[in-house]
Amino acid sequence: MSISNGDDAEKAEGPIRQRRRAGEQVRMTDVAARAGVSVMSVSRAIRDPERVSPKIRARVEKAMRETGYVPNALASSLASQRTRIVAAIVPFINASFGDTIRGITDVLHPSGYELLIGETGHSMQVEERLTDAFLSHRVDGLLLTGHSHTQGVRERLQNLKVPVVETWNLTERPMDQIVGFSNYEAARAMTRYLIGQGRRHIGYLGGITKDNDRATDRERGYIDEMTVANLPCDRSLRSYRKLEFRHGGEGCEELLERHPDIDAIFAASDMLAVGALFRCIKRGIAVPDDIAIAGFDDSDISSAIHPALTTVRVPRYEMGSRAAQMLLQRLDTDEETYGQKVVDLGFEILIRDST
Amino acid sequence: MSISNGDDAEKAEGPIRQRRRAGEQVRMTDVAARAGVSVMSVSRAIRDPERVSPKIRARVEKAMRETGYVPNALASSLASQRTRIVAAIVPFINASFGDTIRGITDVLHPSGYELLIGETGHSMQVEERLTDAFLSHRVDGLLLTGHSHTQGVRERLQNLKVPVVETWNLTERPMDQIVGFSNYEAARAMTRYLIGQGRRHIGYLGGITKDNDRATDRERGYIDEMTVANLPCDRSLRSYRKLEFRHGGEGCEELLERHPDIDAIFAASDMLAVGALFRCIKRGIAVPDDIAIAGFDDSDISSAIHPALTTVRVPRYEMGSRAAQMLLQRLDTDEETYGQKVVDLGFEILIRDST
DNA sequence: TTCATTTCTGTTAGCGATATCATACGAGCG
DNA sequence: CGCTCGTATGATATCGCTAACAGAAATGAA
Repeated sequence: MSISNGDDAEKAEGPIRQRRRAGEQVRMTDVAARAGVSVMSVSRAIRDPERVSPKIRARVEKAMRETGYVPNALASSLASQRTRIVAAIVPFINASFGDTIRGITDVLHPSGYELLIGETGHSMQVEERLTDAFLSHRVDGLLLTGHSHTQGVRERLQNLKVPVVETWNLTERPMDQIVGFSNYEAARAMTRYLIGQGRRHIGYLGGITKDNDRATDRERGYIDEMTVANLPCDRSLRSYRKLEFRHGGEGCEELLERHPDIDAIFAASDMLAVGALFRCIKRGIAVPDDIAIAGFDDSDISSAIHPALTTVRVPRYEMGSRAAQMLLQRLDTDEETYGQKVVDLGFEILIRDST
Repeated sequence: MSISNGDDAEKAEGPIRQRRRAGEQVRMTDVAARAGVSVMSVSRAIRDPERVSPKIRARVEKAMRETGYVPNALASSLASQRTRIVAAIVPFINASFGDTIRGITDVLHPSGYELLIGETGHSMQVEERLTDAFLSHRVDGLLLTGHSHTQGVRERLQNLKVPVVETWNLTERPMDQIVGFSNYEAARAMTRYLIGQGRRHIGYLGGITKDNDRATDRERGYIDEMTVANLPCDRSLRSYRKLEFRHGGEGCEELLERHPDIDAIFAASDMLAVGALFRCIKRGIAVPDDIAIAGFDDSDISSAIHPALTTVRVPRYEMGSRAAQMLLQRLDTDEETYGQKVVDLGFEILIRDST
């Protein structure tokens, strides 16, 4: 027993004062009062209807409808220590990653998870900022693009033991789990194919490799295969550009200027390939007769243009859906399987008319 | 003064039991203890460093670093009644809406807001589901695409008084505020231009109009202008497709089959226009000599192809940034300006080589 | 020096849910 | 009929933080 400040009578009457203009926010307590049951029954009726009697369930549902109750996910998350939110960090919001995101949400939504999306603009610094923000919001899991991250990101994720799935590439030492395809092998395969077609002077039109393991691996693939075949692939045969159509044209010009005798261009993205292809057409260079052009991604456009583009099909959608599945499996069961797991979804060389 | 229950000694010792494996989660209390200050000082040092003395600030920062503290945004939001999260709902995650999203985040991030993105796949039903989920997470504001929404969405947003900005179109009666351009006027302007070029038999290749006010308004624009000019524009001259390249080709075939004498195609999206253009080229139809083709959106690709596409430039990025600004202005000041406001960002007809 | 102001810091009571434990209630059984 | 046991419901103590107020310290004026 002890002496305390305050006046019980006043307390018993309810909150001493209303903080802020509390608004018309309907709380679970209100629903419970209206239904004549306890808050816990309301809580249970919402999250696990099987665990309350049909009678209570009906009354709660009625009360919810009448009051226009909107559950407060913040309070729920704080109390239950899980948010049912997953975050995905992608370099860029475009059609390609749009497919992956669709794969993710198609799996997440039916299980009642929301997706928080972050865009890095290909900067690991931004990725770190986004990661911090997402961790602050206590996301249950994180989906990252690629396997190159700042030390800060690695440490924080490892310390907090947040389940992570990396996507869009492979590595033998993922942070946690990874699902994707080998950008390196895909690039080698395409290069090998071009060489097999009798092309000898193959230029490479790649993405900026800074902070981008996919771009780096594709370039390595090209270089290694060319080297094995004893063909030239020095710096002058390679052009690095942002993945937009117009830069494909510019890169194409650059390569042609330095090597007028080039007989093939391998672009590490369909955007660049299409840009290059149109530039060739505009300049009267025949594709594939004078120059073969190959892309990467199998974007929608690659099969629509004329000549149709030879490219690499990558499992854009599947990487998203599979990654989400892998995450959910660990979130919904509580296996403590924080461990390395590598899933290779493969790729496919699509030979069309441009090579 | 009054007598109260409870045993102070026991209370003082801390929580009676530890719920769950509470993990290694560092709380603000821990930081406070380590820094030898109260939690409020820590809270203030984090959110408003100016309001604490440099001495305390330094000690708190040190303690935070040493403990690896990650603030809990959930608890913060619950207590402060604001999440600093804004949600955006778009029909599709692609390059176009990617630009808008970039506009949004470029404004939001510097102000410390996060963005939650939802994709409807052009279904108002899905939009409603997403809205509910976002409201559950107590987002501070909502950005919607277009002005057609289900009754349920309208009611809930109006009731909860969540600030909303609609984008990508205009209407005189927005739910709350709207920023965009007139899809109707843009379509009329382009149709007028084609007619001015001497085209008389103009086909329309549009998006699916169900649940899509932008598509509907563009079609209306085409029809009204054709009608005013006394030119045919009946159903047989119109084809509706999903906005993907290959459907542009299919739609083109359909129109050509029904009207072999067509002399122009106005596509309500660059995707469709490009698909149609390639199909014409493949079939040996000269563009623009035999058929003029115009698009809508000024996508990246429209200027890269050959012939370059005549199209409508729309303020994709600006709609996002402006919408975000309008939202922030109301969130950061607490003006109760829940009211109609319409911002017209305009459009521009870009005449290139395809017409 | 004294008192009124202005900072700065601490105490306390929620924010709106859920986990946990306690209790009530039937059903089944000897 | 009494007792055990399983299930449905309720009471209560958090979850981690911030708003509001109170008290302490510092500053300035008289």
